[in-house]
Amino acid sequence: MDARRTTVRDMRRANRAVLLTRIWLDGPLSRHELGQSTALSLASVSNLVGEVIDEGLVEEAGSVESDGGRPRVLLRVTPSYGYLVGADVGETRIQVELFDLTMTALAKAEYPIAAAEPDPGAVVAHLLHGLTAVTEQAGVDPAAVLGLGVAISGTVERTADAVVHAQTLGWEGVPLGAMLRAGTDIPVHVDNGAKTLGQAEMWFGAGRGTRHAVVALVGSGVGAAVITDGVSYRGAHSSAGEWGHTTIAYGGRQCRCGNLGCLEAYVGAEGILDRYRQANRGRPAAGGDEESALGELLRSSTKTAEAVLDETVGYLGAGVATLINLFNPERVVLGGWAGLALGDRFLPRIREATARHALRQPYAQASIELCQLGPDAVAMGAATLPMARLLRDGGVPRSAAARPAASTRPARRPRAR
Amino acid sequence: MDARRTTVRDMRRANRAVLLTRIWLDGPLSRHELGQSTALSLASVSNLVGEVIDEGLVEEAGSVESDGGRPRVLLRVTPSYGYLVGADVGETRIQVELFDLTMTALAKAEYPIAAAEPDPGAVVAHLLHGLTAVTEQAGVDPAAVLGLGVAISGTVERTADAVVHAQTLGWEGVPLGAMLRAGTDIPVHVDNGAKTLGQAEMWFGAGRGTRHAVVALVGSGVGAAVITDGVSYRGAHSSAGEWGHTTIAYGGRQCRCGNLGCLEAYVGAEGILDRYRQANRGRPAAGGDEESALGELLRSSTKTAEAVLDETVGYLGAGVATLINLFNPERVVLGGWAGLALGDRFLPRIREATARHALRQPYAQASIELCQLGPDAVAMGAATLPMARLLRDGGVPRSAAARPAASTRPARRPRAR
DNA sequence: AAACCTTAGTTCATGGCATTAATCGTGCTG
DNA sequence: CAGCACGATTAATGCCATGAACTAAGGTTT
Repeated sequence: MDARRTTVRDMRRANRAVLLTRIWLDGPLSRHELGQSTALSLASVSNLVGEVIDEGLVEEAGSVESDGGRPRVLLRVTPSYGYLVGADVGETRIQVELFDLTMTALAKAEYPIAAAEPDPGAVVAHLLHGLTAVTEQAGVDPAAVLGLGVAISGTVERTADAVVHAQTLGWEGVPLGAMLRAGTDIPVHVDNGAKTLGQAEMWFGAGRGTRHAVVALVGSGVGAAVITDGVSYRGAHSSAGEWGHTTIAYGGRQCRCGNLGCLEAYVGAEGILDRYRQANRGRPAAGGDEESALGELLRSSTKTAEAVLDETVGYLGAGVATLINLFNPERVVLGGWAGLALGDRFLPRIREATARHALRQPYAQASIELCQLGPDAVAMGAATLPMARLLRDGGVPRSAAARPAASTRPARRPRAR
Repeated sequence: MDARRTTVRDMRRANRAVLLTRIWLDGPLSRHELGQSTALSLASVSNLVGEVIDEGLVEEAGSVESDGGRPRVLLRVTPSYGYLVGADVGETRIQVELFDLTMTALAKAEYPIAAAEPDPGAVVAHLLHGLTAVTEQAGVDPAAVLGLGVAISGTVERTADAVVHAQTLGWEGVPLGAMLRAGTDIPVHVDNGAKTLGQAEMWFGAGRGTRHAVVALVGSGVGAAVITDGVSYRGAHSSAGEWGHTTIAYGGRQCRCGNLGCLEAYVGAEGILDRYRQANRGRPAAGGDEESALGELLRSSTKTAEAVLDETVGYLGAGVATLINLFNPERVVLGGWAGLALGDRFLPRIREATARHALRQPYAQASIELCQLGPDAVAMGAATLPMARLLRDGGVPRSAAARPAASTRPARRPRAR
């Protein structure tokens, strides 16, 4: 029930978007197949495809024989039409990567973060530096970069300024988008890291082929990215999906958020290790950082360890069941470093625990899988932000389209042979 | 990222839908105001409005002076253009109501249900009987009924057959939509009762003016209707929003669904009374049905009652916090007969309990209110289903539009004076 | 009361769009 | 080499929203 008018231009943009999205997501396709799957007439497909080919956004990529007729010409998005930069602002380091339009990584830069609560200005400086660094490294014209996507933990307001609230970084209302835009002309997109990782899994990972999924991320923190009908569910102010602090055990363990009985206090890495420590009468788990400590715990086969892990699986199942009951997804994708570690060993038991806690029907409609991309995909997920924008707009960055259209129309492209 | 083409006709339909929705929801409006709020050109507004006036769907309704110029003519949806029938299939009775397009109830029929697990055929017979009964009662031509909406507890597949799975009725895969269509030519819509009630609250009740809300319903059962960006959130198979069986107290009380620690086992009417019974050493709460027993409990001021109710408020707050964390709504609307009873007395304390369990930021972005329409609004909610359809299609039931367009175009309507 | 101003709403010419039908292109088969 | 089958393009058509010009309806000024 959108209160937005539709004009004749929206129509063309929408159809270009549909075609581009199909071509990009489902690999090389012929005009015929495009017509079939989008219900557009062949004439329109030809017309629209001709346009995007003229613009250089799409190119012909060989042909495939058709039973005794003219062979079909396959189309694909030109990988070098433009480039995407994705950045992951983590708690310990900033990672910046450059991709071509096939999402192949071409260059990478990394900056450690020293302070526990880094200065926003310093982060912005790193990001801008990384932006020029990766373009130089890959030998790419900065003007060919279609956009910079930045993923960050915490919530990001969907406004032009992209105001960030990130407890873990100690940021409260940092207009990261505005700050970046002051330093570069490249279009900037900022979003929550879990959401971008979720988007990456949907397009290239365990979520492929589904339109309704929940990507459940378990690490030190616990969060979820909800995808509905192919797009990220955001809620009123983009903070939807805060799964870690739902109450799973009323009056239970203290969580670092100050509340009692949060899911995170039971299945977050810290929560697991802490419970093990208690069960083990104060003796700590093997030293090192959280990640290796959890790995150690998963490898040990003492009764205590078994009991703690068993309990963890139960809580995790209950948490996943909550997601299934409330969101009714086709698929739950379990990820995050702790989630993957648990899932590698216990996935069948996690499924059982979920079955015990979820309603029968929604459970039967959902499959539970593990993430396929690994935690480094956050930067790639960030790069999907400008890509999503490109696809949604049908490939025409408004301003850029206004100029060339005013000049004389280029002659029809020479036929590829 | 919809994979659907757009044609020139979709454009007009979409714009008609936008205009109709505005006119219907926001009362009498002038063409000028319509143009402003929809961004359509005045020419198009005039054109489209002229069309719907010719069809009789919209009518002029007086005029209002404008500072020293030609007065504005107000437009409204013609209340008698068509009629809507809404039916509520409850556990103890079937209620059928007829409304005009202003949602004014004109007639009503009710049928008690004797069996605990009523026969689908009998329910269908009652519904069809009710359909003719209310039209006769109101003296309305059955052909003027735009649609029949049926609300039922349980999940309803969004297929043409509208297959219903309702545990409480003992129905497993009943194609209610198909069965009804076999008995009437009127378009039939079937949906879950909580979702229709939620829609009613969004349009006419406590949800007015918001686009993201969760309607939390607490009665014997516990459920929720999630509204995102103005439309009901359904998930992959329309069973999203099963709030009652999320785990709130891991390993806690046995729920009737067989699981342990469900929210419903604590804040559902039965759960509350049962906990009181246990706290009160086996002495039952005041007799009568659940509803009066709960009323009695709410009025009593014993220490035991206070303790149980206090606990209930805590659990309810945790449950609402889960909704706020996961869906990030602008508003949570608390309803259902038990929810209203609790809310009437404890709303401030429910808010506090929610604040304790939710994340600070999402909590601050959400207001918590009580339902305004009462439980009888389920039938009206059901009637919103055909209305929503009418608005979404811009008022043209496809088939009906095909014929008249083929005949000669009617002359321009005489100008109203 | 006549001329003029202001605001609301309508008509008309225009350009953009997808569609259908016809046409052209390309390779295979008899 | 003619005919066929399938892919892709072009041409003609009808629908659509838009801006500009115009009409309608009331008040205000002289």
